[in-house]
Amino acid sequence: MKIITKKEKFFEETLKLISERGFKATTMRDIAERMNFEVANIYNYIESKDALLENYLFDMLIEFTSYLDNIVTSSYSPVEKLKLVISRHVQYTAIKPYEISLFVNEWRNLNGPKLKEFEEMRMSYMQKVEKLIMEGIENGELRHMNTEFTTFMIFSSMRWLFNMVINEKEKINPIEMEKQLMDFIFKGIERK
Amino acid sequence: MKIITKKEKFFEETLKLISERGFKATTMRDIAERMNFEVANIYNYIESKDALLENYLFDMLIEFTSYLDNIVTSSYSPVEKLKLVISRHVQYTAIKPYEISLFVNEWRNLNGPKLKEFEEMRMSYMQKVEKLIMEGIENGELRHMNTEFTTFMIFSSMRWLFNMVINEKEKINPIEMEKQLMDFIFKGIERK
DNA sequence: GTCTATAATTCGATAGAC
DNA sequence: GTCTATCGAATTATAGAC
Repeated sequence: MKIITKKEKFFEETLKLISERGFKATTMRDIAERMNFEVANIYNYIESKDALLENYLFDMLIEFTSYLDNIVTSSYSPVEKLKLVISRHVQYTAIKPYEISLFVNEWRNLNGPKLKEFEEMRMSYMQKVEKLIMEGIENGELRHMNTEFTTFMIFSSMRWLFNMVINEKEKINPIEMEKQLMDFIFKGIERK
Repeated sequence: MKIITKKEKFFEETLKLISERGFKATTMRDIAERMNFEVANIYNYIESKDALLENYLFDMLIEFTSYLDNIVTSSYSPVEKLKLVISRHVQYTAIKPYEISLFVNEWRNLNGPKLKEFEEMRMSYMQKVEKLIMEGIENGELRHMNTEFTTFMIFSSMRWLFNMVINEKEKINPIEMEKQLMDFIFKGIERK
């Protein structure tokens, strides 16, 4: 059995609350109530509500970017690389759905320069994936298509997976979820 | 040139503001400032902030449900029906991206019973589409697959389109957007 | 329809004692 | 680390005059 510190519990419960209600709709009083202590105690763990969101989002963005760069600079083929990226997203979603929920829904609540920085990093991430798709088309692994649109569609397909993970009563099998998603993206739904 | 009343302008600008910043993050002061009048004037057009959101979301949900029911009870084949549903979503998104943005991102801000009602209607909508996919598999138009997952994926693919419409500088061609989406969903990205 | 003024509440955050 | 107490700002909404 895993020992969990009060600090870990704080971040876990806060993440769930924000994921369920939204960042703006989650008040410090909500968090304190969930933790069974007073509002002032929250500031033992974080410096501000905004800083909490920033830390979550940029930690994830940096982690994902780092992982993608390792894939890109490897010697796999373009489509193999693309599948590794998708696999990473699915497996991460299966393990940390609330983090993904935050990432998908709450980045808009970043302030000024941080918002801009976030959007630029995310854009850069997507462009790297689009490049993989372009290369896949060039070497004949993928069919001809609008790469910007397709990149957009692949991210759209992955983006909402966290909802399924959070909502499904019976535990989802991440391996099967990945297989279904790969088939959907690469083969489509039409019968050959 | 279209004549636009102040009331129409109010709903248009308010929709854009909420879409950009989020429902909770958009204050009555923001709206009044955009409209170049005082906060009190807002209540000439709506009875409350919550009612504004409710009206938008349920109007759309009812409209979509009604349209889907007409498709379902028609004599088209399951896959033809499915394509009509997808087409409807794409074309609606092309014309009213801010409405879709609201629909996708802000339903969580509904209160108590309204939230439950919304979720049930949306669930019912998705189940009707899943039934089309099941029938498509049965009659051999679609390959065998997990229908719940696939339904989820199709909606995920469509859900984020509004972002492309809003962000793209050069006007998007809705017909081409629909073609790319249909190819993505039905054929996948792999080269045959 | 538009304004001024303000009510009533809720918000994030801090001071300071224990 | 936890509490009480509270601040100052922001929020939705209303009253009532013009």
